[in-house]
Amino acid sequence: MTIRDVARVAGVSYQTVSRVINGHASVADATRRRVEDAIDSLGFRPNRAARELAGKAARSLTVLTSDTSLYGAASTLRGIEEAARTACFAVAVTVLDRHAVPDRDELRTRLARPGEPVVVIAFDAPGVHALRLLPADTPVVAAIERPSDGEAVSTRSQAWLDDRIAAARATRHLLGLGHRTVHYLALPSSTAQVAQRTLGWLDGLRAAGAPEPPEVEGGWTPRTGYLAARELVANPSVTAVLCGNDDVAAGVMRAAREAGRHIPGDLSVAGFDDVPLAAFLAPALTTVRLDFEGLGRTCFGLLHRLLDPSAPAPDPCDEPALVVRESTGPRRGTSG
Amino acid sequence: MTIRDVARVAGVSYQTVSRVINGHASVADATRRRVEDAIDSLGFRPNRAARELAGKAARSLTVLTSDTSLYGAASTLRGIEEAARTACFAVAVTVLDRHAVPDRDELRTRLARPGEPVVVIAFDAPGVHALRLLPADTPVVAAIERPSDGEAVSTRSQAWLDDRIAAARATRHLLGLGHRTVHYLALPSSTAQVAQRTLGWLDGLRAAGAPEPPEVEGGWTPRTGYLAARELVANPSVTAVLCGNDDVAAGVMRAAREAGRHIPGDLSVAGFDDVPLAAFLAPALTTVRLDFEGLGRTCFGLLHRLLDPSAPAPDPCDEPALVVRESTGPRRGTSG
DNA sequence: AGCAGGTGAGTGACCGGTCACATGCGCTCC
DNA sequence: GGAGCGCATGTGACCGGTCACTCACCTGCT
Repeated sequence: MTIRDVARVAGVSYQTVSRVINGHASVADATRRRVEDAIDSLGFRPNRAARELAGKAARSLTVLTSDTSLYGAASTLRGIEEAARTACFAVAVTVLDRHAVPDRDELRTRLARPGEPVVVIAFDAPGVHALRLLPADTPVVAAIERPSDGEAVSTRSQAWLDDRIAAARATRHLLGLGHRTVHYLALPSSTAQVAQRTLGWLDGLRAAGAPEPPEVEGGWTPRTGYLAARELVANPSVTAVLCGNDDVAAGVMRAAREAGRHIPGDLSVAGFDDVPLAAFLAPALTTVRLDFEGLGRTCFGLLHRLLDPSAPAPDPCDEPALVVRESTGPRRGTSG
Repeated sequence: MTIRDVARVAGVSYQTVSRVINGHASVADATRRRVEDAIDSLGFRPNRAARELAGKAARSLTVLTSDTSLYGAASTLRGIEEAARTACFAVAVTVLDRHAVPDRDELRTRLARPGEPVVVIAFDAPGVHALRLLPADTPVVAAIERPSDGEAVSTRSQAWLDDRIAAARATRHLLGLGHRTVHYLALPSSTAQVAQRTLGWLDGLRAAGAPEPPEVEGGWTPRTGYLAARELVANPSVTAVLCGNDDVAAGVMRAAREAGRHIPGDLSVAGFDDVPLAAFLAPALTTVRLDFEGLGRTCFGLLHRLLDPSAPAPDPCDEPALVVRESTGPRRGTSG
């Protein structure tokens, strides 16, 4: 089933069929109609590989992401896919192993061709690592935690959510409720540098002249939050905990409950992301909503412009928005 | 950068390069090494489009899924991707609009070529619809809620989790705790037929001779569960609610709390899926764990065998497993 | 009438691989 | 020592499209 078959049925040359398919001008209306009928009746679909090989722009991209079961990555992927779909780009996905260093050769095999455009969701270490391993001739946009400063990576296009402001807002909210300070249960860092959220948290503390407790290193899942928090919640001087994401916050809340600490009476807990379940936890979780889908759309938009400078500029993402619910409240703790 | 360039550098013909790339036998070791060196030094990567066009099996597939922010779909996708990756298949993703009927032509455009293999995650109506619209020459495997009986769809390969047994188990568990009956807050049905989970629930009720309250039609999100449950929880004779998924269950629990009904004292709530947060809700949610990743792996395996009968048979999925936590308990309600 | 210019359609080469087949060489074996 | 064979390698055609070019024909102008 090729354009030649269609051409035969329509009684024209294969080139004319190609013209019709690509909406080229200078095809007589009658001819065009005849070709379209032939296409319909044969159920013809052009072969992407052939078209691509012959030099037509590929209109496809590959997303490199780690664990899509995490809300942030999954939502970003959705944003990318949605934007790509409206621009008629095909989206391929490769999931990176969360615990393994990505392999350069394997990574390259996943790319359809030299020059295949890539979006890397690089919120964690494997993603950042993969970003570095990509061949230099690859157009790539990275969704990252923070803009790099002067790293080699900075030659690449990047997009990010303003984690620093997000963390600062949450911290300010908690301090505004009267807490002496805010403890921070961080996500594993994606780079050797200090994470933006950590900086934002410190911004908030410093602006209020609050003490700066050491950051607690955690994981991505509720379980890691739960484990890391058991120590924290046993300390009565801890009255406000900011968590790296909502899942972790749920784990912290459970640890608090088990330690007999009431939320928000004895302990305020806040998260990041605003996952769909956040409003339905008990108590409903105060969190910072992050526009991951917008980030995904932005990433695609940047990539699109990289390939075709006449493509429209992507819409900006929503600013991080604090969503105050029930899990944070005035300090009423047992001690200071 | 083509095999011809590599050939020139290695001092062999392009065909020999092709042989080396494809691990063909009958290439002298010395030659092979020379070619490999040339490939490495040039950073050569074969062009997938060219290879595919020239008749090599494509080793790619497209996943059609609706909203990947739902745990079931996201996990199934992950399973597919993982299995595909180990078999060196590229995975393209197209997300279907949850609220729109998929368009036949648009769907076909998303397929790379006639004959592109497809996995449809058809848990909901758009997925089931998309399945029907796929061209007949497309190898397709569907992850569905239930095996079709005698429908046109049945000519396709299918995989499913045993929702009926899952629902029956949860229902039996609740009845075993002394509840007169179990109310069921269902997911939107994907077909016109009675859902498997509904049947399993009825199985459980009938085996115990329990009354059969009408099924309540709900949605997929916590919010829909919350809204649908407000009426249900106001009725004191309702002491056990089985929910279509964990998100919905979280919504129901919130509605119950607001109605002053204690869980599990006044009301037992159970869900489906066992999302990562389920164990960290308050109270921790009793649910039926469903092996979505296994389902995804199975789907890929079936598709692989469809394309290549000598491919290994996929491992079976885990059986649905009831995970009893805190949200279900003995009936102790105010009335009967 | 003669010619420039535009329109609709066709021809051949090519993209980067693969396949089927041809070839050259060294070996065994009668 | 030549036939027969297997191994290593090279040659030409082809996959299904696109591009650059050519060509036939019609129109309108001088």
